[in-house]
Amino acid sequence: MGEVSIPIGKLARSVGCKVQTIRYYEQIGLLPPPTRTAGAQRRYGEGHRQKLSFIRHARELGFPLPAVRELLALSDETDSDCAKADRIARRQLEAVNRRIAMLSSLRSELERMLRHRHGHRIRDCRVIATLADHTLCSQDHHAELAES
Amino acid sequence: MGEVSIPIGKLARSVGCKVQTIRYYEQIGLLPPPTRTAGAQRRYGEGHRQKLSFIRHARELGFPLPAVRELLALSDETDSDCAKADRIARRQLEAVNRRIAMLSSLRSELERMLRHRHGHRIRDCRVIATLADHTLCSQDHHAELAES
DNA sequence: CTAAAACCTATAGTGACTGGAGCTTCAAGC
DNA sequence: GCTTGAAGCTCCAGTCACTATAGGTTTTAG
Ligand SMILES: [Zn+2]
Ligand SMILES: [Zn+2]
Ligand SMILES: [Zn+2]
Ligand SMILES: [Zn+2]
Repeated sequence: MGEVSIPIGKLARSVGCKVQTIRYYEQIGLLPPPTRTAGAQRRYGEGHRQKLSFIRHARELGFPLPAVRELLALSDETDSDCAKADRIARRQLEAVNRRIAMLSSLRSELERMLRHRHGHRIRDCRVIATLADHTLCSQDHHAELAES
Repeated sequence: MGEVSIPIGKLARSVGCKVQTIRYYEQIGLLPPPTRTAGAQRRYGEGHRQKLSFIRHARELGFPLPAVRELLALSDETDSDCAKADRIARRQLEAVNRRIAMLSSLRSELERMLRHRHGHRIRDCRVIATLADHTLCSQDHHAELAES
């Protein structure tokens, strides 16, 4: 257990996030508090680095923090059934699929808006006309912009 | 000019947004302030309804509020060249394309994580293993989740 | 020993709304 | 004209996941 005593800046660089992000994760109870020096500076061990890396990876895959929290807890119960982890991942996959579907219909609408001759005036502009009257839209993009 | 005097709730229902959203748009100077009754309740005209509908439509297409503000201003200058409107729309299309690309790579990573037999334990779970070690990722999804 | 770099806490800000408390006004039925 | 319930009002806090700043302290390399 030669705990390696990593200062926060080095830890941040090693996982590719901001120093404040690490302090924020500690504040919301996602990352356990590290030891402190006599002058109250944080010193992390290898376990912290792994947990933080796990968190950042899950965030990069778009999992919201509550899901990350669950996955992190599960990752410690190595004997449990993984059905729960799989369910969380599947839910995230569905959310990603919904967002892709949404964005695809937005894309085709934007492309349709832009498919017109240029150099004309606003009164004939299809971009402005479409925004002013959504019956000019072909697809039904009209739904909530569900965030991942 | 028989201004129709629509109360805020009816206006909200007619464009499919919340009452608070309308007040918020007024507060940030996006929607002009309406007339008020003697008791200080808002009463809108048809012009307001059109502007608000334009704003909501642009938002549904994912334009951020600063872009909506520009587009709204342009929509009043019917004689101007529409190059600027087109540029804003094209920028938005590019943002949408970036997001779709990002989400597609997230999707395939999530699908890869989930493609394993079920009924096993956490210690063998590919979902958890992948999160713990991103070298198990095939694609390079590791980038910022650029918001639209 | 000095000076710069890194660290600390606390607070506020981001975008685009959303929700609530506590009050007032409006409109319909009687 | 009166009652009553729906709808409106202002102001403020909360959402999510950070990010930035101010103003101070600690560490570390030279
Ligand atoms: Zn145009
Ligand atoms: Zn539309
Ligand atoms: Zn599994
Ligand atoms: Zn990965």
